[in-house]
Amino acid sequence: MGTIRNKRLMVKVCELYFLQNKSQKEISALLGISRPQICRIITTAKDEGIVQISISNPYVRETELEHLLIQKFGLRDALVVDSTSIDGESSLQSFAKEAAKLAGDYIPQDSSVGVMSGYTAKAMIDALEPSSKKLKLIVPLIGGISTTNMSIHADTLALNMAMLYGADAWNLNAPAVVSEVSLAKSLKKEEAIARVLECGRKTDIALVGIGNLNEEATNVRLGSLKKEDLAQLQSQGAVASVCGSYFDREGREVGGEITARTIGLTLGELRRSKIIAAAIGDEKTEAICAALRSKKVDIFVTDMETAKKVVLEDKI
Amino acid sequence: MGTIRNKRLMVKVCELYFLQNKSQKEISALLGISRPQICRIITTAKDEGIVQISISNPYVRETELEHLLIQKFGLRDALVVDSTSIDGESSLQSFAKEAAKLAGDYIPQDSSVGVMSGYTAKAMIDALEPSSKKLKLIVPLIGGISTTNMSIHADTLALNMAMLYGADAWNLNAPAVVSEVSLAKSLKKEEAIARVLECGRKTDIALVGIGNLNEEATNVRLGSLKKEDLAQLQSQGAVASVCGSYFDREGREVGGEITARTIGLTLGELRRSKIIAAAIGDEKTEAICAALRSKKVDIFVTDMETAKKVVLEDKI
DNA sequence: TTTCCTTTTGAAATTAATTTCATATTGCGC
DNA sequence: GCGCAATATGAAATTAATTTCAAAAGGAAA
Repeated sequence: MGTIRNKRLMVKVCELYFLQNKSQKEISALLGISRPQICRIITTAKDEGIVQISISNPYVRETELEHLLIQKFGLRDALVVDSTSIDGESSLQSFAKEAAKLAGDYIPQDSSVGVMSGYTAKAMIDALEPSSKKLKLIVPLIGGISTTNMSIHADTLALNMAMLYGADAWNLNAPAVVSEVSLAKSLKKEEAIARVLECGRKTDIALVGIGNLNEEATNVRLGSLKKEDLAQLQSQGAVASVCGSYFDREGREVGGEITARTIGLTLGELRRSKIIAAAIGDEKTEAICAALRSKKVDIFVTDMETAKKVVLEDKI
Repeated sequence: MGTIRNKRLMVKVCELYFLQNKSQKEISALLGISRPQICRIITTAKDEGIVQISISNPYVRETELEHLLIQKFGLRDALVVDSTSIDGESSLQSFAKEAAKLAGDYIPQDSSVGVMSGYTAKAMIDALEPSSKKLKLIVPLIGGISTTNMSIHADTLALNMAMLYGADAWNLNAPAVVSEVSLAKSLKKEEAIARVLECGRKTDIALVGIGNLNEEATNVRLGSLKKEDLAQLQSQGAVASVCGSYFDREGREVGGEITARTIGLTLGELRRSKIIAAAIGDEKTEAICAALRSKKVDIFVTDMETAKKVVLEDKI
């Protein structure tokens, strides 16, 4: 590496390349050194730290937590929002506002989106900015979780989101969980329901929340999951619910019989979609870890507080 | 520029690109943004100063002077050497040592090189490191400037250099300046001389010094330029001699009759070659400026002291 | 609204950068 | 010196980045 060992030359090449924005070809012609050699000089200079690239990042703290989350769970990406600046809004709303802004960039033009029910999903969808982007179709990923509280139903969220983006919305006319496996089977075979589920499987993006599995959980409180169901899930170690999937602390999918009684899609069935999961709150730390350990979430969206808790959480 | 205006996204893209060395394609796939858009985001981030590239340059002072020289004279490149560290050697030797090291990189493998006579050229050639590089042919660019002091003759320098690089050396068997134009013409038609001159015109690199034009000038002291010649040149405003060319303060070529009596090549005749000119010394400032203003020098090699003087020199 | 002008966009074309690979070279042991 | 392994090199192939361009979309004025 005769030529490359000359530091003075490395500096000169790098100045021409990085500071004066000359192409490697130009530099090659100027100095009479072959193009590959210029390339190697630049690579060496980078390796040796002669070239320093820094990015002025006002979001270092968020970014750092994102890196940690990505590393810990092998995520495709993470979005951590600074929701400390709460101005009169609830923390969920202020989180959703920021989160929606960021997550919005991850939903490409003309894509189809599947949505889950829940307060987190609702907050984010409400906070989505009515951008110029057009989407194709918004599909609910799970049936109705109650006969009341329509505003957080997947159907409703799909409709709301569709209106924002000039998209069509489909409707899953079924309860989330029924009492018999056989009934669930029959329902899923119904043309109107099968079509929506099939379409859900094919969405480009799935927007979901991560839920706890305890008495306070929304689907328990609203009666979608009965006490016995909850007990059954808990006996299997389930601590998190995401869409139609339940996960134990290790991130293993559990709850076979209940899943079979669910009219909706599991994360496994959504493997063709980019799954964006959002959740915040100290009480959700365990559920979040469980869900992320399943490796089925592509992008996780949260706030700094929750991110810190999740990053520090041990497996057992 | 919807996507591009999002600073958070810009930061994320730049981190992936510059710090994690992911390709734009990968980032595009990861974030679901088109490749050209990623490219634009990076460009914008650079423009807005979000990405900062700095080069740790131990030679800042030299580099800065090089930039000034390049800008002032429109040079292709400049090499400024820090020759303050003189350890027993003459300043010319210590300059030549460093200068040779740098200039060596500008002489590509297998090229042919033309050399001028003079102390500066000699010092540099003596200081050239016997590298692994092979050169084709070394050619003197001008005839003998005296019957003594052979060691600084172009012929000798060509021979010395040829030995260093395993190249052939040619010999220009003629005096530098003769007393009659007709004689010069006849000589230049001689097969043995014409061939060498023709070959000089075709060299890839020309290594030359920049000389003063006064009583102290080497070619005057050694008698190659007679007192009358010097007077004639000075009456034309000539202040610099480079190879067979003479320049006035404005960088205009002068000395037609004397040039016609010279057996050697002018810088104009060397326009196919990359001309590397070296010179140091306070007393040469004026000559250097004149030579560089001619726009015929591609690369100028000097030391920091001289560079400072030259940079500050006004035209009149 | 409708029109026109400006801006934005991604596909494709172009250009640039990097890697591969066969060749050449050096330094080292014999 | 001679051969061998390790390294270095540039031409060509590959891959990556950027620009061009035509189409689409937004926004301002009528």
